[in-house]
Amino acid sequence: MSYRRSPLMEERLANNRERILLATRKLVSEGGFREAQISAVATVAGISTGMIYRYFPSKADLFVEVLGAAVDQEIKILTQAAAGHEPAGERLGKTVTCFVRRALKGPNLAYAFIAEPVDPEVDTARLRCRKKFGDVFKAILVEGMQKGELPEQDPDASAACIVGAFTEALVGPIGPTTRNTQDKERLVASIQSFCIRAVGGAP
Amino acid sequence: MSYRRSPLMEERLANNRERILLATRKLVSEGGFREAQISAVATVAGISTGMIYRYFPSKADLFVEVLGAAVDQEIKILTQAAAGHEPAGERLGKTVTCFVRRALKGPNLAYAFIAEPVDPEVDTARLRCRKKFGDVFKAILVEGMQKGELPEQDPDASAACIVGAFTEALVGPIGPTTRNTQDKERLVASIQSFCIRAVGGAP
Amino acid sequence: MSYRRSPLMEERLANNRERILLATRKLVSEGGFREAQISAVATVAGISTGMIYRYFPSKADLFVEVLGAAVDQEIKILTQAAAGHEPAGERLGKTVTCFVRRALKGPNLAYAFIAEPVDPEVDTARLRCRKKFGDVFKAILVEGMQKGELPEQDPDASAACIVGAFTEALVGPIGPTTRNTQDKERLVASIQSFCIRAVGGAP
Amino acid sequence: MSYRRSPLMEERLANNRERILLATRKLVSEGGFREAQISAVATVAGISTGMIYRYFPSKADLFVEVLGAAVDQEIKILTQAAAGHEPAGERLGKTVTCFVRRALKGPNLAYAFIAEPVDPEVDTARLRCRKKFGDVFKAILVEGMQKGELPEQDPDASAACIVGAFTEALVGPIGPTTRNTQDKERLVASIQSFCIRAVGGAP
DNA sequence: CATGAATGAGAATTCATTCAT
DNA sequence: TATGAATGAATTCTCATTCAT
Repeated sequence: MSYRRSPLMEERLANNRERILLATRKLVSEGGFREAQISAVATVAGISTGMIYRYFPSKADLFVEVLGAAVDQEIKILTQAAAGHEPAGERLGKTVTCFVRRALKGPNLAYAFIAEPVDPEVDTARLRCRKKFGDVFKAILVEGMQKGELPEQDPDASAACIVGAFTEALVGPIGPTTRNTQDKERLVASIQSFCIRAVGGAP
Repeated sequence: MSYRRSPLMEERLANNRERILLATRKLVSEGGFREAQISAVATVAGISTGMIYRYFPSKADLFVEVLGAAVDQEIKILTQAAAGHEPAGERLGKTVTCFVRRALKGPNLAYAFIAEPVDPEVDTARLRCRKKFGDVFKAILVEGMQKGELPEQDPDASAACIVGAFTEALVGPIGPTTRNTQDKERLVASIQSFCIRAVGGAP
Repeated sequence: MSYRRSPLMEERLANNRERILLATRKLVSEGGFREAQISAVATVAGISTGMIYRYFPSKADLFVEVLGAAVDQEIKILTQAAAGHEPAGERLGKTVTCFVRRALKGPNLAYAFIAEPVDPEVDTARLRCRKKFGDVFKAILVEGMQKGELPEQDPDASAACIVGAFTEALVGPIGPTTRNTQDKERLVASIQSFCIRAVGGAP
Repeated sequence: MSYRRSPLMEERLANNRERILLATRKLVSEGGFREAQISAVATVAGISTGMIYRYFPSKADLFVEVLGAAVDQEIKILTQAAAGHEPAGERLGKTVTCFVRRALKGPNLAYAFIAEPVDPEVDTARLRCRKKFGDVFKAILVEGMQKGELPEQDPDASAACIVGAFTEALVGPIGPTTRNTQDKERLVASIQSFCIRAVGGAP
């Protein structure tokens, strides 16, 4: 029994970590953080509960990481959507649409990540994530103002408002629990228009 | 021949319900619904846990009432703010400002009421509350569209977006935990502008 | 304020006691001892909970008395039914039938009194009551044996068996939850025949 | 590579369920279902309360299983006792005697299983159990009637009466709390005779 | 005397975390 | 190293009984 980790073990380790994260993500997207108990995560990941504590000091830490990873991926996609040389309004529209369409495919995950609290520690992380989302929009706004494409406005406030607007439209009372494809597209369009007008980016 | 209730008892009685509601409100505003366990509420209210069940059949019912009472009061004020014969954009601005200013005074309560879910039963109530808020704005939008003051748009979606926008701006990452008065007023103005532009109500 | 009880007060007192017993009986017959909480009894009796403790030192004592009173009344009726100069077998049949028919009219009361336990103290009383029922039958058996109408047998055991037999037939799995009049009469007849044969009282 | 369960763990595991059942059985037989609170069961079983919920979803389920297991075992033995080619009356006598003798060894358990209800769910199970007992006797009766050994009678009613008869004789007021061996045998004989006569199975 | 508000000791159940194997 | 059985603190809710008014 060697004390050096073999490459195989390394892989197993990385594997495990990944499996835990994946399992958590799956459970959260299906039933919110509430349903992602440690034992459930362990079962889905195909490992033991004790194992989870080898990779994450606590449930909160696990949640924070799952949240962060999911959001980082989303941010990456959003940032790509936000890139381009179109006028700021147009880019904003594209970016919002991108986010909303993605969220409509896995509403519960978006919900849990955006709206569902768990414990204070995770909550703090959630705020950071929302900030990150906002920053994507803030960047568009700042550039748009510089180029004179958008009227003067507080980019932080506007960015937050944008995030809030589509979040609410997604997880709020008019949310898409029972919407068909056509309705969904109409909702996407409505949110997009709202946001473009909101920042003064309409033609 | 039944002994009459002493005035003291009467007061105590009315007091109790009020005290329970107040205690819950206090705890929720400080730490969210999470911190408002029955025993904590009892302690803060200065009564026993059993007493709470004399007034509320379950914790969920208590929460729903606290939520509902706070929201109804808010809705009332908002509705008044929304009244008037100014153009729709202006009325919308007034209403948003009204809500935001009030929320900035007790941000955590707003947070819990607007953003924090607890259990399914309370969650349902929360959704209803958000819908109520939205309806205040929807009414303005519908009238504005009829009068030709606002461009065509889905009033449900726009209303939800408005609620989401200022909610996020209030309880989100740019939220007002440590803002001074000046900053607050600037935030209010930014949110207001955002919302007015968003519905096409800018001059 | 006089310290002598006025006749009126005496009556009120007796009244109260009666009302408490009646209320308890009503509640027990509707939902078993489980549903007869002190506060429910107080409500039905139209008095306060504290009042109940003026008449009964504890809930158990109240239950014991209710049980005893109901059973005594039943015993009285049974004893009358058992009287007469017919052969023992016939008298036994009459008595059993009498009890069963009465029980079929208010099955829950009989059930609660016969089968439902509450706490040890009440349980003891219940045993005493069953003994009383048994004694009615025992008397018939003893006389029947003396007259040579019935074969020799242990009258205590037979009496207990009789009580058990019809009790089970009443509250057991073939019990009368949803029986119509015809079925009920057939059940009555079956139980009667069983008991008469059991003691050797058949012609 | 998962660590194999040590034989010790295996044993402990199997042990646990058994220990819980045993502890419950013990407590029930000593003080009825009332005394078998989860914490008491845990203490007697030498485990924690949480552990119980690893094996049984709820207290009611635990009770139902304890009840069912005990009854199934009893039924098995009774069914064997009921087998044979003797006349129905004789077989009935054997069966009754078998049950009664066994019950006399652990009277309180029989009491709890047969007479004591707890909550609706368990009660339902108890009724089913009594029905099962009855069915053993019903089978004898039906066969006896077919062969002309027994007079016509409602086999359901008679079976219920038989169960009730010996139950009462066992757990009722003449019950065997303080009987010596000789008395017990006399009781057994009395019950047997009663039942045989009751169904018309006497020679 | 009469009230019924108030108490608070329990009872069932859940689940993050630990640790013997 | 990996397991998952085991723990037990925490939480909600109930109801007999008391006692200030």
